[in-house]
Amino acid sequence: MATRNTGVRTTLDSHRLPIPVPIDEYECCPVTDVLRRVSDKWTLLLITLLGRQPYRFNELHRAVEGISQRMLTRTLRVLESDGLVEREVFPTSPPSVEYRLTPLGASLLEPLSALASWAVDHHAEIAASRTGTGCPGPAGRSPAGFPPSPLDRPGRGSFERRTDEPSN
Amino acid sequence: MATRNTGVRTTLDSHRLPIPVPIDEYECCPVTDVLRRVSDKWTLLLITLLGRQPYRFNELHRAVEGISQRMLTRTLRVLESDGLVEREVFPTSPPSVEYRLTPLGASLLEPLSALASWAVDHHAEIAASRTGTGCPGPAGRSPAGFPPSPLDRPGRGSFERRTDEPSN
DNA sequence: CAGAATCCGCGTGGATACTG
DNA sequence: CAGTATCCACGCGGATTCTG
Repeated sequence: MATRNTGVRTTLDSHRLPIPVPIDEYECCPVTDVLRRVSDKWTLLLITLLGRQPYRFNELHRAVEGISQRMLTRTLRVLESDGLVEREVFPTSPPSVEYRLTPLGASLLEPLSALASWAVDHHAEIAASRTGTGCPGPAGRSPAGFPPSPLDRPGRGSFERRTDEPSN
Repeated sequence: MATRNTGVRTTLDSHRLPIPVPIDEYECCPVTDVLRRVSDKWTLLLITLLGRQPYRFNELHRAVEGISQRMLTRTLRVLESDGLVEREVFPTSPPSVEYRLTPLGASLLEPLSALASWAVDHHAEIAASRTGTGCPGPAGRSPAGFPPSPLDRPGRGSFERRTDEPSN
């Protein structure tokens, strides 16, 4: 896999970095910026959900289970101000607000998917290396493995290939 | 590159998510986990640097400019315990320690590159949408655009295609 | 229904000093 | 050189209350 990187290495690998890396540019780095925006607690999940269909506010609130209104509002507002999510208000009574991904936001799903695929393919190796600090859960760990990711639930035979999971 | 998403959409898009998303599984989600690990302040940069060559501790410390020893140590330790970075100690005097990416860590560069490409391609749109909260810099913003990312500095004509940047 | 406002705990990360 | 240890500021995110 690391050998067919035809045009991929150009990004993070084969170009020349200015050494020492200027801290100002690093802070302003689009990659850093995008990464930090996407990686706060709920953004990835909301983008994923909105990538499937539009949602109304409380629909999202119910769909996520664990998010507070505050965080839901905040995350959506940030996504909206970044142009990743579109907010449409229907002046009904009671009011109804619908959120959907913009084309820009939808386009983000692809590189995110690449990362998601990597995570699914390799989290077993990471968990194996990281002794004892996986995700034990509140009432003991799953004996056959870890619960599959809610963001990537294979089962339709798309690209899943578990390296462990002893075929229970 | 972004068009050959043959099996890519399956990950975050076309599979079915359990609604409501169980919070426990989301916390344990490999994708979430990987994303949060990679997105702390220095991890991405360190992975990028180590993707180019092995570094010694103080080499990294000098190469980054702005990182504290504490954070450098911590980040490297986490990367090591996750199996992404390898640490080799040479018992010389004074001691010398070399860090390098493991194959697992190197394989992470690819999906990260996909995200980096997206960021480079679209951060202009994000900045345009986000009025006034881009990255103004200490002494005013660049008139022709933003400083190019230190993590992805096109210029060798690999895949760069700016949508703005009015060719000043 | 769709928020806004307030309070607060906790984790991330910086600064500094010390060590083998 | 390659760390460790301690202290501390700030921001993320949760809980709660109130509103149009």
